[in-house]
Amino acid sequence: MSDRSRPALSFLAEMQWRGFYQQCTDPEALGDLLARETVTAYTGFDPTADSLHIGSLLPILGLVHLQRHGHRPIAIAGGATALVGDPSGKTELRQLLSAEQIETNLAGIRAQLARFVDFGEPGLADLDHGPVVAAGPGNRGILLNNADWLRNQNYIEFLRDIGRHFSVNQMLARDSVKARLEVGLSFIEFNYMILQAYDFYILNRDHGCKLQMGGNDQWGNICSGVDLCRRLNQQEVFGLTFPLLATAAGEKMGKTAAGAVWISPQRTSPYEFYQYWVNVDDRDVSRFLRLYTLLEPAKIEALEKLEGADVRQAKRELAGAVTSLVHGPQEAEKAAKAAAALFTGSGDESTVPSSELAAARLAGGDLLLVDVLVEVALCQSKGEARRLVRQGGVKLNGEIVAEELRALTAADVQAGRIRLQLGKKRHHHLLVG
RNA sequence: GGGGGGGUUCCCGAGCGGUCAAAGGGAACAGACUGUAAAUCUGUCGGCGGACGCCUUCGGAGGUUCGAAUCCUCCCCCCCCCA
Repeated sequence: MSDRSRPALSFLAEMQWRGFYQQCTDPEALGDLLARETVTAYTGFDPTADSLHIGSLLPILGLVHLQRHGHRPIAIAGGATALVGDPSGKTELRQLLSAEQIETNLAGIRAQLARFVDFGEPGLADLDHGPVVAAGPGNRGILLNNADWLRNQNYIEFLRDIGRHFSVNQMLARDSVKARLEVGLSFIEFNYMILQAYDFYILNRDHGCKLQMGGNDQWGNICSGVDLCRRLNQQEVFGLTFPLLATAAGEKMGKTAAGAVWISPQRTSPYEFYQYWVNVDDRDVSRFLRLYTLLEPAKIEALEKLEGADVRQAKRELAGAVTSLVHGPQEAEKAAKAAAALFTGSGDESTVPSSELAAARLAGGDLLLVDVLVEVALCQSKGEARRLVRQGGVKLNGEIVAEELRALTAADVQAGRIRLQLGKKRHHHLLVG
């Protein structure tokens, strides 16, 4: 499904059409530049966890689109800046991460980025599907760690060479800082902006990078970088930001009962990932199709015309496309089949989330359903499990469980499995063996 | 360094010696209605036990008291004002 052909719209036009465009330091000049030459652009990712979550999908896809349009993406894994902690968009002091933790995180994130952007480094990750874009020699991506140029900075030199170009007055006026003046902002965080600006300066100097993209909360940091490049390199460079997304319900993207929606299949299974997108609010479908899939505009516009219950069709397309981007077409297919089996009663149940259960444990008649629900992590506590049963929210092989202390027995096994259902949406099978 | 105000259950936020597992709101979960949507209504929402029961929670450590989230002591952290 990946779209490897050169798109019809210009990069900026497509970004606008897809809803990636929030603001730009100079749209006209940037448009001219993009039309004239292969532009190198970068986006930074902070290794605050060992996996990216779908909040990072937008900037990642920003790089993907860039590369699709023949330009050259740079992804920075912020090994140094993560040590400092970006105050932007944060309401309180972020927990400082240890250097070891960051190293671990870096490895995970680099591999994930390579799934999307073609860095021309096949050995980088064990991909079961390649990067979604294929680049030519002119626009292979570059993956860098800003620790390489930040870690060994000499404080005094840095202050004299770089720090003197920053006006505290201006820094205080930045939204990211202003928002924190009430609740507090430590000096280390206050410096983040400078480090990010310095990144841009280095990339501009050493890689000819002329554009930085990021979430709109990065606007202040990006502008600082643009200024620094002008001052130190006498270069006109640009900044482009993406909107900060909330769902139609006003929720931050990617939050579910189970927590964040991660890109790593270990953290969020492809099935759960698919479910997240199928369950999206009607009002979000159109936006999400444009933002999170590489589907052709014509295709998307057709899906947007669907109304009422037919919107589900668009949601399935959305879920399939995003899951395929992140986990590959096979996993997307499996997730779709499992969903079809569970929700429309047709198809293949073999891909429903499941766990093993030893047959011997059913023999005694003292294996309580509520204990099993906790064991397979469908419930957090027995109290919660019992509550669910009491409320009629638990089904065993399709039947509502009436007894709070229902025991599982061999008689519950049907075709080698016991089917559990919590509420309307959560399904789990026990494979008895 | 001085003065003032704070740290409460996932979040916000009441409580200020017993009736507090702790008001209220939000989030979340279940049920009804639906389209695996939204809105609405109902219920639930620390843990364990069938249950009127027990256990663990109100920044941390001690103490006073029959009894503390509530009082005292010390410590840690945050905010504001002054220097």
